[in-house]
Amino acid sequence: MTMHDASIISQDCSDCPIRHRAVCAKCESDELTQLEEVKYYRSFQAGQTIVFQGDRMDFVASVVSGIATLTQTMEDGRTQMVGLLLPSDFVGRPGRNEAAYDVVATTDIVMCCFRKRPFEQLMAKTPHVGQRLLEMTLDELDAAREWMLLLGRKTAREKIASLLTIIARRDASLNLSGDANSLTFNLPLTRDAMADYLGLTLETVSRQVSALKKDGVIELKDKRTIHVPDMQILLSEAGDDADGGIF
Amino acid sequence: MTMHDASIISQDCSDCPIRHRAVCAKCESDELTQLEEVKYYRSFQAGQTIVFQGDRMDFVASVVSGIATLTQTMEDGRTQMVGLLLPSDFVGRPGRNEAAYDVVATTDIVMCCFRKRPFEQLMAKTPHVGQRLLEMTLDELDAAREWMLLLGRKTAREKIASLLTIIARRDASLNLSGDANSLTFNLPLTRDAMADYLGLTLETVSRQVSALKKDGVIELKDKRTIHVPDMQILLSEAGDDADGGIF
DNA sequence: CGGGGGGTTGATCTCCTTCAATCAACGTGG
DNA sequence: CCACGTTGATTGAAGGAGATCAACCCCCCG
Repeated sequence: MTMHDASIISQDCSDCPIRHRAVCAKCESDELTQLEEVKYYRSFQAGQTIVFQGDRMDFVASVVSGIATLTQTMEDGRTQMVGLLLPSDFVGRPGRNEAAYDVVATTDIVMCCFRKRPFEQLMAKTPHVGQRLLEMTLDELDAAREWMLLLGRKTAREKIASLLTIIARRDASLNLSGDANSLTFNLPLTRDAMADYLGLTLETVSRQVSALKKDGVIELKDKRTIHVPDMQILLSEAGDDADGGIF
Repeated sequence: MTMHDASIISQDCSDCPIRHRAVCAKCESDELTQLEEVKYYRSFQAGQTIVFQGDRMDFVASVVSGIATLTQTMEDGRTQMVGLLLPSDFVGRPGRNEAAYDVVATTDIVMCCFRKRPFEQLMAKTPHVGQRLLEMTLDELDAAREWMLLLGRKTAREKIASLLTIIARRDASLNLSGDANSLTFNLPLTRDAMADYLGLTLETVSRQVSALKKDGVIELKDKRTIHVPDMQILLSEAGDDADGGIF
């Protein structure tokens, strides 16, 4: 795998932007010290494949900044995105040597990598890494199951609305904009990547985005910047308006 | 929730059929003793709903025998099965109070339940339950992601073939029949449940099963007993013929 | 005998895919 | 600076896979 010169950033864990959310979130200072000894940073450019399905993996990693995707591919070329990796998300599986999915950088990305053997040994000896990883994995399992409902039962329009909801919700939880019911956010995916995620073709994605625009559910500043005038309407379009609190 | 008289079976963990695969698999004797103190058995009949989405859950559990399903429902009634629970599989999430999915018994089923609070405390104090649960959750996450590929990208025929492959594979790993390439197994799901799992309608399921039969890929002894003359053919119909060893 | 659950099959419809043309934005080299 | 290719996106027309609506079968059980 060629990698366009991974810039090696030296950084102290205590300054790390994902310190409180990543796999190391529950670590105490001695555990953190041990992690620090086996960690190194790698950077990738947007579009680069970080890991190929079937590759040998000698590390696990956390996303520090940027976005990546997990994708599965069939022999005839059909692909399905099975995960979206945001900052603090974890890549790789302790106890496994081969990558199960393609990992592709959607934006420029920085990863905090840990050599696999020492990481596994740390997990066996001290509890907090494993505990945190269990929490994160359970969350991912919930997300995967929600996505199964989307893939199996939702219409194209509902799929688009659901995806926008998820991105919007994540964005809102960071930016905490004053206006609770309308918001604007950046869509970090191409039409093709959206199709890959939603189990659709890119043409259908384009059509449904246009339809939502025509119906006033969303507005497009440019093709990647989306304004939602009324979040409740988008939520009801998504089909799953559990509507519990903050969206 | 009414429960048709859960027969209370008293059983020693050392005799348990799932002792080596369930969440307790890695426990040492002292941990097992603690688990044994907070465990109790419950039985359910085929068709019974064990837990309703949104219900308060004061226990977690392992499936001892029988089969159950995890199902998500949209307000308008559309449903999607998001998990199949087989013996040794785990139900519930430590740290969560509300059930995220409907849990429905497909066959008569026996569950080994643990009161949630003590179970969580045991997880916090000793490592082996958490470690095993992490392994199992990672496996489930992989399965969920494989299912996302199926739901998003496979044709109806491939979906059916994939489901049969999974059931057949599981059956073969238990029964270890002599003939490596042909086998017969019982299909524990109704057409409706299959549709629910595969993101199809029951009519489409029925048609595709008939088509596979007409094409000689499978034979039906009765409507729930399936004979596969050549497993390789079924695998290629499923689309994902990684074909690594034992199917 | 009636009735209901599970299953199959047929006819029709429709939503999404497929194939294709077009466009805008952007960079690159002549 | 313009011609050209590329990449991402939109839109149209046609076709098809699966959904929907409906009839009917089989078998068990009360």
